[in-house]
Amino acid sequence: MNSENKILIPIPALFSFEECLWFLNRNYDDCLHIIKGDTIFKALEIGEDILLISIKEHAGFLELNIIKGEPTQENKAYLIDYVREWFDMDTNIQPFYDLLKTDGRIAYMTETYKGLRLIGISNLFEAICWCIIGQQINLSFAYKVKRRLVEHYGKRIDHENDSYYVFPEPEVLAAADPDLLKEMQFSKQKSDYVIGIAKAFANGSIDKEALRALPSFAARKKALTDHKGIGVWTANYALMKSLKEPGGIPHGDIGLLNALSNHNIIQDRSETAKIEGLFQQFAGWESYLVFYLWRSLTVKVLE
DNA sequence: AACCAGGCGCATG
DNA sequence: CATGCGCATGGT
Repeated sequence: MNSENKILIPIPALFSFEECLWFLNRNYDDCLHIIKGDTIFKALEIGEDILLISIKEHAGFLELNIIKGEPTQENKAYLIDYVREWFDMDTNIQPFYDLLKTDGRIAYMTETYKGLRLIGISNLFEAICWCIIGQQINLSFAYKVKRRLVEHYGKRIDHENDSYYVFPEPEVLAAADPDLLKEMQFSKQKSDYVIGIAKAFANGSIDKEALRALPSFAARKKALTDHKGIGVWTANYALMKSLKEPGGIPHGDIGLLNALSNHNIIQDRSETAKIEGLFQQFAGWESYLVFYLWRSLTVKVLE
């Protein structure tokens, strides 16, 4: 590997690349990255170009390699920012650990999941589409549907017998064929939602930076839930994963409720006061608490 | 076969 | 404002 294609990012305290690998793998077939051994491969669109990068850990650094694409200074700077945001490397999570340790029911997480970071979805359009696909269906089916969508409408880069995809552009999905989406096993509603959201991104009525610039969490949430297909769960998930909003809690999320139940924090999903009480203890770290609770869910191993 | 899955929108009280 | 219900479809 030519050294000019290589980028090193120092690993901060309380950061586990193994946990990144676990999360990105976890027995689901995500079409937007490929993991081989201890290395992540992902295609990224920068302007008109598609780059293929690999990421692995080595000697206290994340080592990025640009496998395909130009190793210009601009591209390198973009990739550094991208990966730091993706793996939330710039947050000091020690205060979150201090809070976890005050609650005996979940204090173990500081050791068991030590260094787990909130893995993001930088692309807000992708995050929202992923939510719509995943609404009220099981995750393994959701990943299948997402793969069909991405492999049909997304751009691709090939390398050594593997194809790497980027999520489709809003302009492309805005013009998607509803009959084809139906074949991909979108429900009529979800097909309408995805195309509607794609149009909203294409015409600028949803824009990540404009959303980020709104004055309050409530305003950002409302700006999202004003669109058909984005409810409370989706808005919070998107804010949590794409804007890294600390206060994003996907209320009603079945996985979250199951995790709370597993830890005997609630007995059934109606105990909203207990849930609110817990999250109040974690003010400023709500989304991290959600992510750690999701991490605690055991995942069925697929053959 | 019935029930559930990382919900949402709309109609009612 | 809270609750109920239909929606679609794969998995168990």
